[in-house]
Amino acid sequence: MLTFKEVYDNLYCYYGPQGWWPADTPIEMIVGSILVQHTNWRNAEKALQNIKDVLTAEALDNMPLEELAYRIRPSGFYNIKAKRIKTFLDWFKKYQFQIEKIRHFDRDKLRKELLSIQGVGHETADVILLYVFDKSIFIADAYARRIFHRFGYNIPKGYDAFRIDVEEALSSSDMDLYNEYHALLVEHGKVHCKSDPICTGCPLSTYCRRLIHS
DNA sequence: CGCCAGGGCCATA
DNA sequence: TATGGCCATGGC
Repeated sequence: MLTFKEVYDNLYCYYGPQGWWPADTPIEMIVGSILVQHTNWRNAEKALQNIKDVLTAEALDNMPLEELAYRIRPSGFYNIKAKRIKTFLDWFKKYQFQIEKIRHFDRDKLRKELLSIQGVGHETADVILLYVFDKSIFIADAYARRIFHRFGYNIPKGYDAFRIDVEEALSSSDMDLYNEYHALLVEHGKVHCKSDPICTGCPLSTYCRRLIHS
């Protein structure tokens, strides 16, 4: 059985640096993390394009809910997601829409705050923590579960249990490591595990091969 | 055509 | 704690 670190090294060696997340600004990152909930990134990006001209916290805050919902339709669940973006902005407004007023918060304190926002669950909170606030955290998403399961790991049921398992095994506070790890797992999941379940050519193919579909 | 994607909330038991 | 229904578009 490979360690989590060895899995990372193999993926990094094979796919190279990913340079995530594809967002130009923090607010784009945050909105994107909501738009992509249970949604293909292609669709989330289409929605993002439709609000490209108003991608500031102030502009989105001033936009009527109905217009926002209409614009982000391609991402699906658009009524709910529009509300979630608005709810996030209500929280963000308490800090005058200033990332720098929040960045110094302790990781777990900020995580609790984010989780208290309606529509921000574990994964969305962790994506924001990692890619907006530069906190070291492992994103224990569906890809991570699926891929590690295929590699033969026993994955604990709860989101946090899984996340903490990986973090303790890595015993690292290297933000760049977590950043790359998430990106690499998504890349691996997208490129290989769907079209090519045994990951031909990938150094991890022997581990993919033995496994069961999720 | 049917299936499902980088979730999260809520109701029920 | 743990399922199940719900939200919804677009790509394959």
